[in-house]
Amino acid sequence: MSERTLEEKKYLEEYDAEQFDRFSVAVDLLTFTIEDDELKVLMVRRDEFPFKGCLALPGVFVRIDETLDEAAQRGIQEETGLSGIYYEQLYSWGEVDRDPRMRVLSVSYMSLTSREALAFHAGSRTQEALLVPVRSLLASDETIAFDHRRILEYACWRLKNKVEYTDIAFHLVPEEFTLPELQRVYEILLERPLYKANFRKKIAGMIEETGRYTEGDAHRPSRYYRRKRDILQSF
Amino acid sequence: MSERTLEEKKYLEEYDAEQFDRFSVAVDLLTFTIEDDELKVLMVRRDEFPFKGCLALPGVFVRIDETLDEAAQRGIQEETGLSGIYYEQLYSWGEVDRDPRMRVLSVSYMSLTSREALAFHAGSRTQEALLVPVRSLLASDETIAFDHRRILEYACWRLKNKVEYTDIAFHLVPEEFTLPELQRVYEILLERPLYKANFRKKIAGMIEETGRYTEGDAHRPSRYYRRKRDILQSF
DNA sequence: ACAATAGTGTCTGTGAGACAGTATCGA
DNA sequence: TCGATACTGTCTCACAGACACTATTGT
Repeated sequence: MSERTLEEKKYLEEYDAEQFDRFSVAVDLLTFTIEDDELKVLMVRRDEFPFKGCLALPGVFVRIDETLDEAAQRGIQEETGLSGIYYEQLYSWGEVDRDPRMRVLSVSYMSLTSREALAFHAGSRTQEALLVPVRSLLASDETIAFDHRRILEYACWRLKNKVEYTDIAFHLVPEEFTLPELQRVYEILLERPLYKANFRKKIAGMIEETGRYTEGDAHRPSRYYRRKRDILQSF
Repeated sequence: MSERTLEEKKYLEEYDAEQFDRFSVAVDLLTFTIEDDELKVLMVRRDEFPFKGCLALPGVFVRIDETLDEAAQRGIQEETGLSGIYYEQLYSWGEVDRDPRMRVLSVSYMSLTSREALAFHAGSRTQEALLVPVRSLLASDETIAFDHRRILEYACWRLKNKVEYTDIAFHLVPEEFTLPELQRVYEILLERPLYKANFRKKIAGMIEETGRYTEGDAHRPSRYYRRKRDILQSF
């Protein structure tokens, strides 16, 4: 908006900004990666009431002068030391009693990174962060803080779906990767084995060769590829 | 949570609920329907600053004691007189200056209904609501209130995508419908013509015959179908 | 009979699924 | 040479696309 008229200024002065209920707003972060042939998510173990001792998703409270995306980026930076990694907003959770301390609205964000990038930046703050195997956690009946079990289930479901029709899985491997490596990521996310030949045909249009090969393995070396950038994203 | 320990009660009493910034939270509603072979959305024309005279999406402020979904249902009820229609959360919008009066977080919800159901309940409140042709509105450069143009664009994109791989379009026709009618809805949403035979093969598994037929038209009558309920939803 | 719309049969091409084959490394 | 893994060729089958055909009403 450009200039404001006197009428508008008067309106703003008289405007009762307190007439509506107000909420604390948190951004909860689901940072996924692949480690040891498993899908893992970054979590923390709470050392305070409520849910003391339970696993929880890391999160930050949104400040009044930052956007939701900025809060998410800040949280990712604080937890992983990384900036510029892939992230997207997932869903907002607004149950009344989801936090026993006060009414907190949670906007969940999912971010993806390769384990290599995560390891490189593992610094002071990440010592309290844990990489938790998601499937076995969800299969167990371990208590998870707040409504974070449900959020985790939703995020896994979304991730699995998006893998089918987007190139989102590329964010879980390094810049340069081999096709057996990428295929393994797909298989872990989709929870089913894939045929080599079919997999390669499917993603042939999304990658380009680097010219480099794996070295030192006691078998045929594997080509390194990178993601082709000039393709328009479908979703 | 069941019983609370003394330690927990003490913690809650001492908890400074004011330590985090607080937001007004609104639910903005995108109620789509099909009328005159066009996709239309329910909007209102603002009679106050800001964006006086502009089209805006209807919305309600979330109350401190209701969930986001409840607020959405309440808003839908207020605007359309309808309850129990299909709705889903879309996305949360958190730009700092999206409302010049104060910091408002907007959680957008999409709801779908047939024009017939909407017409039946058009009462006192709906007189101020307008059914706006979405495509031509978005094609025009008319100023739309707040960030509602962007929200509308996002909702249209999501709707178009979901039509491809879900049965969401069924919510835009009455309980009982003919296949030419349903096909027209698909064509409007997808913005391209479809082949009769292929369309019918595609949705054959999702519908069941009612035994009734259209009457009175100067051509071959059309079968009425209804949605088959026993199919597991894909998304 | 004719106009108009509803509904069906079928050929084709594309792409996923399945599997068998070839290629290239270290030991 | 052999074990192991990388990579490729090709058959099949399901399904979407395209189009031509038949069916049934009111006038």
